[in-house]
Amino acid sequence: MSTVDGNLIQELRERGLIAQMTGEDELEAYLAEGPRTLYCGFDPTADSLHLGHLVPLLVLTRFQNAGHNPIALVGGATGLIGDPSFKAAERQLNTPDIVAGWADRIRNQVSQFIKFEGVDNPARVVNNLEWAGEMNVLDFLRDVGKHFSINNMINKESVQQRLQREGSGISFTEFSYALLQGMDFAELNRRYDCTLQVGGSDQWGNIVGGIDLARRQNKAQTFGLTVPLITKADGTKFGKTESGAVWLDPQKTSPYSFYQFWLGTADADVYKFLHYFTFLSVEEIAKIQAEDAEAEGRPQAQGVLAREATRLVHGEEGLAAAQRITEAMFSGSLAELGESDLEQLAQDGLPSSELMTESLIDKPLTGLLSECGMAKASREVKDALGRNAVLINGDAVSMDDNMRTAECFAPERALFGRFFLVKLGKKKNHLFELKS
RNA sequence: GCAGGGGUUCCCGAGUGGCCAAAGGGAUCAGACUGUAAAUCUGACGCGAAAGCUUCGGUGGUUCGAAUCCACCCCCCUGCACCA
Repeated sequence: MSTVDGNLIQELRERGLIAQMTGEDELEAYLAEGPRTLYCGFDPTADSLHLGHLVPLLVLTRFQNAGHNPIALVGGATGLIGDPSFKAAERQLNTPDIVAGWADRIRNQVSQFIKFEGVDNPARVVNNLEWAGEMNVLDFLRDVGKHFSINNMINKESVQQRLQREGSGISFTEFSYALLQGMDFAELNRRYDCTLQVGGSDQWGNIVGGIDLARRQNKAQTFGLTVPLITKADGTKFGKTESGAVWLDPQKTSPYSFYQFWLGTADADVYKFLHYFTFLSVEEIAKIQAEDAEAEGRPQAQGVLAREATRLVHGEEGLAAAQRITEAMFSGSLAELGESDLEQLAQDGLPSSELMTESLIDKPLTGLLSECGMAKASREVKDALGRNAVLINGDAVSMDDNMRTAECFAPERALFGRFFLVKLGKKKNHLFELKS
């Protein structure tokens, strides 16, 4: 079967998902003709992908849904080198075994978002170490290097700040990154007739390099498309929380935190993000926006976004867990939580820790609560205590209780004899379980 | 190498002998108001429950007393030179 959705590019445009593309109309017509093969690369620079990777990843999914064949490339080779694009300083190299370990995990993550069977246009995952790892230097210099012009590379905006900046510079290693990525495209073009590369807008230079190489080596015409860098209306960096990046790995960012992250989206950004991070149609999103504009008070958009995005990344179960905790923490009363509910909360991703009864003696609350990660410094706990902003099982404690930790966490005051739910401020919750 | 400028608490940035744990702004956290929003206002913001303790590139020194003065060292920036 070879039917494709000819409106794909038009839809991506409407969603604001296209930053740049080669041959505008030409590419659109080319994609409308039939199934094409495209790829997007993900370098293993950490043991998990984060929110910034999600947009291009979902674009891959969108292409597959429209009938095309996506390839997710894991950069086992490029990850060993480090992409200098728009980076201020040279990066620290990671050891080959670390990168290989990360590459495995990223391969798994990426695989969640594309379908490998049960469809006419199955996806593929490849690792560029397969071909780059075997290449020898002389072949590289003769077959690849010869096609790249130093003059052009130096003029690229993506490396300019590194070249101009005094005291930073760029090593030959990172400078060569673009050639490796170019090789990937040319190789995938030969192997799988891959003719389109998508990526973040910072990848434009590298993508164009690949297009050139594919033309010179394979006499093939290929295309490139980039998605915009995600920005927030207030100018702060997207995808960060107090505790750092929002990861896709549930071990690193729990579905609950993930869900909460989206719930906190600013009104000014939420409709844009619905276009980027969900598969709701443009019309559905417009309808939500219209309803929100109509209604007084709290918009529904954040809730929809949180629900859709969490389901995409963590599945129905992850979403259910996140909602369970949210419900318990922000609307339900503690009395409604059963013993098994409390047990479940920790498993569902609510931050939790164990308490040793003996260790509470002479331990100030400030110390305990900052050590368990509820606050960055005990100073913050102190401030909260002074404002009745710390609740233990629903009861406020104050600075006077600071040195009475053992009493506050006495077994007879625990829920079901062992649980304490501590709330600090409006948003931070932590579950303690007594162990003796 | 020479000359000049500089390194202050998360960031920017004041501070040139005591009144300095160090102005101001940003970021962050909490409170009020709210929609678990934004804006605004309030408070906190080196560590510590407190007593108190530890900071101003490093090491020594002068002094009753140093972020502030002196010596040496390290690093960054800007010119010039050297090397091409």
